[in-house]
Amino acid sequence: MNYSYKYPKPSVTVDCVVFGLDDAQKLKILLIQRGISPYEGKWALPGGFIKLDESIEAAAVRELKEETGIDRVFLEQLYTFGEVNRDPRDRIITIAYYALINIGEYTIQARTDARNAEWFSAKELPDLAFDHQKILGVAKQRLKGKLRYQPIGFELLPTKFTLTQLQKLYETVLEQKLDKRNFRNKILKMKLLVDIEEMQAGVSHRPAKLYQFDKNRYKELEQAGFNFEI
Amino acid sequence: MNYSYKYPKPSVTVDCVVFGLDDAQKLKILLIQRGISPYEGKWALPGGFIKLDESIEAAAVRELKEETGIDRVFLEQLYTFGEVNRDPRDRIITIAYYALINIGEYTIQARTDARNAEWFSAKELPDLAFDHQKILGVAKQRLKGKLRYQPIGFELLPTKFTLTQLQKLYETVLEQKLDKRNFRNKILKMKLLVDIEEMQAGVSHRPAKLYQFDKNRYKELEQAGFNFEI
DNA sequence: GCAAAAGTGTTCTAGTTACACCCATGC
DNA sequence: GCATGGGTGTAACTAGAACACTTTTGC
Repeated sequence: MNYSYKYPKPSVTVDCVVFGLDDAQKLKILLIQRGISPYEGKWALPGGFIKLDESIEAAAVRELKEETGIDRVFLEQLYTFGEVNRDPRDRIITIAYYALINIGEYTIQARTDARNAEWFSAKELPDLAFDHQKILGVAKQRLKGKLRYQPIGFELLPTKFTLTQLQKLYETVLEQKLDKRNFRNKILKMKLLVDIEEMQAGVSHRPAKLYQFDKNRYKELEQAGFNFEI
Repeated sequence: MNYSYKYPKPSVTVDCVVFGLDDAQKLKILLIQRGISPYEGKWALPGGFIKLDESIEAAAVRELKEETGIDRVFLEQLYTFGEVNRDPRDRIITIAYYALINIGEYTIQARTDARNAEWFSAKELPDLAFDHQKILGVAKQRLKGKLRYQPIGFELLPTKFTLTQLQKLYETVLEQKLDKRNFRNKILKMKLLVDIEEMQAGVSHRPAKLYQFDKNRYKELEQAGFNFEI
């Protein structure tokens, strides 16, 4: 069956930049190896065509699930890329999203159009298909810009984390060293972290306290005019 | 002639939220009155379908020109809206842009699909077609958020302006009063305004000095790590 | 001379930065 | 007992906030 229109139309896809942190709090990006043409065998961002009966965000959620097995994560629209020749097949406009996930919670599984799915260090990326390098650049910039003014970093950590883990996350993404005491004073003064009275286990040094981010408290404070800032 | 595809495709449009300032430094938004169905006669954002041989931004520029006569302005992508039923005709995804213009430079002229084009106060808007109310809300929020951290306010003013005009612009968009002396000290300390040694004319009170924004200087400072902030 | 907006510094307060040592645990 | 990261407070500095009167012009 064919679909016929009075005017020519571009195709519309979604692509997802998935960020994660490894054990050493280094920034990682999830890529899939394309199993189909064009760019077969090349690494690319997970994504695919939008269906007519789903919203754009729903398409992003679905593609992420289909190609990597990831579900229920922080997902936000990034930017829409639509240069005329960004895809060799056809005129394709892509709406890019970025996702933040806690790597430990998932085992990544390649599925459908993806031959393979793997985490890459944000510093050592392979050659990417299409204009995905550019999309990734915009995503990194957005993450860096947003991290300081919105409490989104917690999405990259396990629900229970230490202050040092949190600090390293900030240092990694912002690409700058932070002072330990100042960082701790600042973040604790916000009253957004709850001390869950548990200790880190299995480390060969003094164990650290574990904290949780209090999302509800943040929403309350936000409504009262509070501005998160690191 | 018809265009036939193997899979169904959504249509893709661009819409533009055009901001301007009136003589009293109040925020205005440019709307067109639709000359064609659906929502014929209703007010809406200027916009239209993307052609296959133009980038998204080029489409936004073209539509703006076609429907309102506006050309060569600050234009930046806002967000992409793609709820399944946002358009009664068909599945239509729209990529929204926002533009900042100096009202005095243009005489607005309705053309092509627009029956009429008019400036509306941002506070007293008519009922809008489609989900344009929502798009406008996102645009206002973006403008408000961005104004403090990027020197984009100057796009709304004539090239030569007084410090009071600039301050009123900030007060209007940010919806808060600012202290005159603090505002002046802050903005002048940045060294981004050049005193062009001209005076305001035709006012029945002490005339103010005129300034110009130094874009090149801003780019230099930005590269050196300077962050604009009001 | 009066109305209307332009122009101009200082003090106080709050927030940010810089900085070094002892503590608890595993091996 | 030693290596490793955890945890803690204060002083100096800087940036932001509050605040009122004189000046210049047109009518």
